[in-house]
Amino acid sequence: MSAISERRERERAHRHQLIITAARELAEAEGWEAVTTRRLAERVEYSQPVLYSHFDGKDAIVAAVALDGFVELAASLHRARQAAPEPAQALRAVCRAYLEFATERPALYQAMFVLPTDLKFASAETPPPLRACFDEFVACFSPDNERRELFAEVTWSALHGMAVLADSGRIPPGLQEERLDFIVTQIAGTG
Amino acid sequence: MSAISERRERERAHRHQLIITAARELAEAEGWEAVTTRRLAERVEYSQPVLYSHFDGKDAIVAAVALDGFVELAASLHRARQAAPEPAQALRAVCRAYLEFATERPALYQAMFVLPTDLKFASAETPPPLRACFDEFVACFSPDNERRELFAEVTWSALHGMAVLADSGRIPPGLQEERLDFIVTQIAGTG
DNA sequence: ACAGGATGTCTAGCGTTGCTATGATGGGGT
DNA sequence: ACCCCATCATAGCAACGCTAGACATCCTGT
Repeated sequence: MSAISERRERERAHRHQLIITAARELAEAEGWEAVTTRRLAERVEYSQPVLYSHFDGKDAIVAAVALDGFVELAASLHRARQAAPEPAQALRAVCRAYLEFATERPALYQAMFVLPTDLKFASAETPPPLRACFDEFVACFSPDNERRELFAEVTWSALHGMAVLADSGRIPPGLQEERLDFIVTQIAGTG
Repeated sequence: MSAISERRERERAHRHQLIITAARELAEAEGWEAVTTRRLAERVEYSQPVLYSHFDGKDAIVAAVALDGFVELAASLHRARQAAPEPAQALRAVCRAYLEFATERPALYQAMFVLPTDLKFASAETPPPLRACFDEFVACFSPDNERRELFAEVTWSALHGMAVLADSGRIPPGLQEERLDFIVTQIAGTG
């Protein structure tokens, strides 16, 4: 009863992750509008209903992909911040890593920040990876700065605006580096 | 041949606008996911195919709504900028008007800036109302500032990020005024 | 004034979407 | 060895965007 059901649970968990990565790969290859439950089921070589035995619906699958994305983004931001030689350059490094993440994985970024989601932000039940991302921005400002959370929010907002407007072609995508430079110097100016 | 066809053309133009406003009202009342061609057709009291005799498809209807939105936003920003007593306060006034627009007409704002669109931004065939909005931001900076377009892009990006993250609950929506204050003073600092 | 043609509108339907009820199948427990 | 339950696929539902073809309506030319 135990060894067998344990194996089954392992297989189930493995298939769970398989669905997530398949959704992600499909989205990154052809965009989220190409991610249908049928194509996804075909890709994992199961029928549609198994998707619904793992997730409450398509939105939940997208949310799971997004959560994976937050783990990666948090790691990337952390790495960037630690690699910065001085605190003054930490903010710039983190911002650059953020924009890089957004431009190199546009579909993943969309799942995290654009598509409608049930993920709770900025609340008690915020998933840890999500808060970790935010905290990387906060950590770029001095601990005795009372408004560092506000600073982080605005920095994040500005980067998000740049990323999404550039991705959808609403601002020319070529000058992101200049914009980044501007926003960092302006915000760090009295940070 | 002329008077009659003129009347028809008037009726057609009137119906054209009727579709646009109906789509907008429906979106603002129940969100864009509730705007289906069937419901829209029922609302304007015509059958579905008439929608396709006026627009190339649903996306084109959304784009038309967005274009109307840009006209209104441009007017609102212009009003705000003119009402500002000093140039130093013009930027703040325009930014505030922008955020007000985004929070009070979230569905319209989505059509303009979030939903996938064919509208050309920042190019030769950019529709005038669209460019007018951008120019209101540019006009907040000194004419002999070579980088005023960059300033405008970053300002716009930051506001857009704040607006969309607050609307989707990804940052607490209550502190927009503080964020606005921060971003304006930081950017205007060396504007 | 009347037939003919063009214009405009609706009914009906196609293919696809997210999602689910039902039935078969095969391995595990006693 | 047999039953039984969990697991999975087939098939189908309602709703979606969109379109072909039938129908009606009104203008035009003789």
